[in-house]
Amino acid sequence: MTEKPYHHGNLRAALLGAAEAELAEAGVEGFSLRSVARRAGVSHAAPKHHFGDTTGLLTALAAEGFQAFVAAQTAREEAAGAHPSERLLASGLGYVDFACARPALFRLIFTSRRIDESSDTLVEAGSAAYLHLAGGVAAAGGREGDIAAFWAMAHGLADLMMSGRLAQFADLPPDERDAALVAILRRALP
Amino acid sequence: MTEKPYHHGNLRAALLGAAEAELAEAGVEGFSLRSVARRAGVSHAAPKHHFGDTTGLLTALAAEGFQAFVAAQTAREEAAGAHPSERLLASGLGYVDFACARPALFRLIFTSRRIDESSDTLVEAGSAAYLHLAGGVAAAGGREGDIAAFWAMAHGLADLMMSGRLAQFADLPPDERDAALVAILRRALP
DNA sequence: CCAGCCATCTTTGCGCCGTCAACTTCTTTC
DNA sequence: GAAAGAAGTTGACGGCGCAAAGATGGCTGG
Repeated sequence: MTEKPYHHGNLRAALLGAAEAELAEAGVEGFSLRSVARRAGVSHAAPKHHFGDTTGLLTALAAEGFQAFVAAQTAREEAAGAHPSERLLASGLGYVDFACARPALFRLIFTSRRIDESSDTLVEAGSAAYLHLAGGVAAAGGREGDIAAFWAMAHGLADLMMSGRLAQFADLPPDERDAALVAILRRALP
Repeated sequence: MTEKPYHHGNLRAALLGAAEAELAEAGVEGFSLRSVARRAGVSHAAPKHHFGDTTGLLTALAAEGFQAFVAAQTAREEAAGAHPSERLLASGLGYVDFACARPALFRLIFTSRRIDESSDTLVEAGSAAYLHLAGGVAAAGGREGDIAAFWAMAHGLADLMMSGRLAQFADLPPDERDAALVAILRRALP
C-alpha cells in the first residue's frame, strides 16, 4: 500500500503522458510545466531532473509525436492495397488522421517555437518522418519535385482540417470524407 | 515640449504595432502583454482599456493580419496578367509571400488558440480572406471542390515554406523560386 | 550486512507575467 | 466652467518558469 512513495518509479513516462494531456487541453500557448507536474502528482520541480525545462519536455514529446505521426500513416498504408500510388494516397489520409486526432501534438511538431529544433532525437524522428514520405513518393514513381507537391497538399489538408476550416469534409461520414480527401490528394500525385 | 503627456493620443495603434514586433520576436508562445506595453512606453495596465486582455489584443492584431494577408495576395494578382488562372496562381504566391514575410502573424491567424474566434471583426476579416480565395478559384473556372484543393495546396506550401521545411525552394533566386512554386500550385488548379 | 554514493524528488526563493481594483489626469460636453 | 467620462498609472494578487539546496531511498562495493 505504498500510498505516496518518494520515488515515482516511472516518472518520465508519466510526465510525457501528462504533458500530452495538458497540451491537448491547454494548447502549446497555455502549456504549463507546473500543471503537468500536478497532473502526474509530483512537485512542480520534479520534471527538471528528467527534461531540464519546458522546452526539454516539449521536445521529447515532439519526438514521440513524430513516431506516432509516422505510425498513423503506416496504419493507413497497410490497410490499402499494394499499388504504390494507392498506398501514397492512404499515407496522406494517415497524415490528416493524425492532425485531426491529436491537433495539439501536430501543432507542436510543425509550428511551435517552444521546442529545441537542434535536439538529436527530435531531428532523427523528424528525418524519419520525412524519409517515410519521400519513400512513398518515390515508390509511386515520383521525383524530387513531386515530394514537395504531395507533402504540401497533404500538409495543407491536414492543417486546414485540424483547425476546422474544411467543415464541409469534417461533417461527412468517414468513407465519403476519405474519398473526398483522396480526390484532392490525387492531384498532387506524380 | 510635452515630454510625456499623460494621454498617449494614439495608443491603440501604437500597441498594435508594438504587439506585432513582440510577436515577431517572441512568437505567440512567448508573447507578453507587459513587454508590449514597455515597447509602447506605457504602463503595464494601459492595454486593458483598449483591448481588455491579451486575447483581445491578439484578436485585434489577427483581424488586421487577415487584411494584410489578402493584400499580399492582391499585390501579386495585380502584377500578373489578366488570365484568371494565372491570377489565381499569383494569388497563391502572395499567400506564400505573406507566410514567409510575417510568419508569426501567419501562425497567429491560422493556428493560435490565443485569439477569440467568435470576435465579429475577426470573423469578418477571415471571411473576406476566404471569399477572396473562393472568388479567385471561381473566376478560374473552379467549382466547390476546387476551392479546398487550391487552398490546401497554397496553405501547405506556405506553412512548410514558413517553417523552413522546403529549403530547396527558399534558397532559390526569387524568380526561380516563384516558378517552382507555381509549377506545384498548378497541380491544384481547376 | 551496511555504509556511502548518487539518482530522484521536495522545498524554498526569485523575478516575470496577466489580471483586477482604485486612483489620477486629461478631454469633452452641456 | 463644472460634471462626466475616457485614458493611463499604481499597487496588489496568485500563477508561472527556473535555480539552488535539502530530503529520501535505491544501489553498489566492501
